[in-house]
Amino acid sequence: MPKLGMEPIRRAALVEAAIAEIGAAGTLDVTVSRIARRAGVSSGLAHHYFGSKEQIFLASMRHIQTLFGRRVREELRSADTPRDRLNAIIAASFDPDEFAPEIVSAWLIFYVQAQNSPEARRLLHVYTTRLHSNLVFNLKSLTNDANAHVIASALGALIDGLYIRQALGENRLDRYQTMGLVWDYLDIKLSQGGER
Amino acid sequence: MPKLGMEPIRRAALVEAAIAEIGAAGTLDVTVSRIARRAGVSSGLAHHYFGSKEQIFLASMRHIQTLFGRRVREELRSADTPRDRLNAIIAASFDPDEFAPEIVSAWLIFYVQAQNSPEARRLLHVYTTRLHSNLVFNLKSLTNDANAHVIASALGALIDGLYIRQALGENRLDRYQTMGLVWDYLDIKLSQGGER
DNA sequence: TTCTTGATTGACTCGTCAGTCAATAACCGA
DNA sequence: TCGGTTATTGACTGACGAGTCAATCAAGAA
Repeated sequence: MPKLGMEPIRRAALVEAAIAEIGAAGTLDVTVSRIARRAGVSSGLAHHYFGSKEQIFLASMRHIQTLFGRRVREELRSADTPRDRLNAIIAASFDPDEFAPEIVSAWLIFYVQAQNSPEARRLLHVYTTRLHSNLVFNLKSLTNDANAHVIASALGALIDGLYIRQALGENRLDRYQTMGLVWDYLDIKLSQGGER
Repeated sequence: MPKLGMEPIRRAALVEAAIAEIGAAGTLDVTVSRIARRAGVSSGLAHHYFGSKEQIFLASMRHIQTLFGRRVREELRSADTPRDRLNAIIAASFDPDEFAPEIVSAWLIFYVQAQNSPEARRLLHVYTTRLHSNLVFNLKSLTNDANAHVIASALGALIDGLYIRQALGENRLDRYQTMGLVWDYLDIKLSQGGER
């Protein structure tokens, strides 16, 4: 067991454990001790590396968003046309893995935190902005700029709304119908003038 | 000061106070004592009437949804055609009052609770179902039944998604552009065949 | 008047937990 | 080998808060 360079290993383990515990609780009502125990370390060490519970949660959220970004890039790799790329972004958002209970919990809690925690808000802003420019970039080769921004805003909101409903079991549609609904919206808006 | 029939008065005051405290905290990390103090009673009384903090929160959420239902019915009163009624429902969802910080906090926390609290989930289900049938009912006179359900699902998700973004300051559009976006979607889908 | 019942209080109990700290161990470079 | 640094523990503190409870008060009923 190496005695040096443990920090990244422990941080990663603690983040994993935090996500799991948050998922199990469905809430931020999770003790640092439990997270630490699950990660196989003492509570003291968790504080040593992260300083506070909030930092552990923020690191967890950063991790989840990194994973999501990775997934988007992966889907994007097999997409050639702008339209394919738009579909890929949408597909990434509705990937079954994104609906794992612990991911859902983290996102919902994250929205709550974003109201008051500046860092959570910043993270949320990064997420929405990235999604938006990703969409706009590809939309711009299919319609005019103003249109691209409006469509991207609508898509972002539609994706988030459908995600939450799906996650909470309030969506009457299955995964494919749900994605179809978004694609359909895109089809319409793109076939509707505003040509490049 | 009447000594009898205080219960409804105190319950209402406690619910009001709870909503205010939740808004101030942005979280469920609110003590029963603080709620009680704001309502002008002792913490004991709050427990006497509600039994637990969770019950206070659920009552608060019920209250917020009642207010929302009221608002919808109000908007509906001045709407004559099915299409006007659809617009009215949308307008109610984006009424500035619905974006008061304490209402936003309550909704976001509510989503978190809906994961695990059966009663919260039930309430959420009532909300989405009511919205859905409200939309479907009016859509059915403008398009066929299957279409009505799909459009209503999309509208519900779109409204929720736009609401959350707006509430968290992540919406690039203002209130009118936001509602316009929803109306535009409706226009398109209704002008798109699937006639009654 | 006396009894019953609803209203109300706030002190108290019993947990819980975030964050601190002092101590120990293990490695590394000089 | 020694001093510095990193890793690690878990006991401890200080605070806080949900829910309980016994007691008081007031009003209407009998």
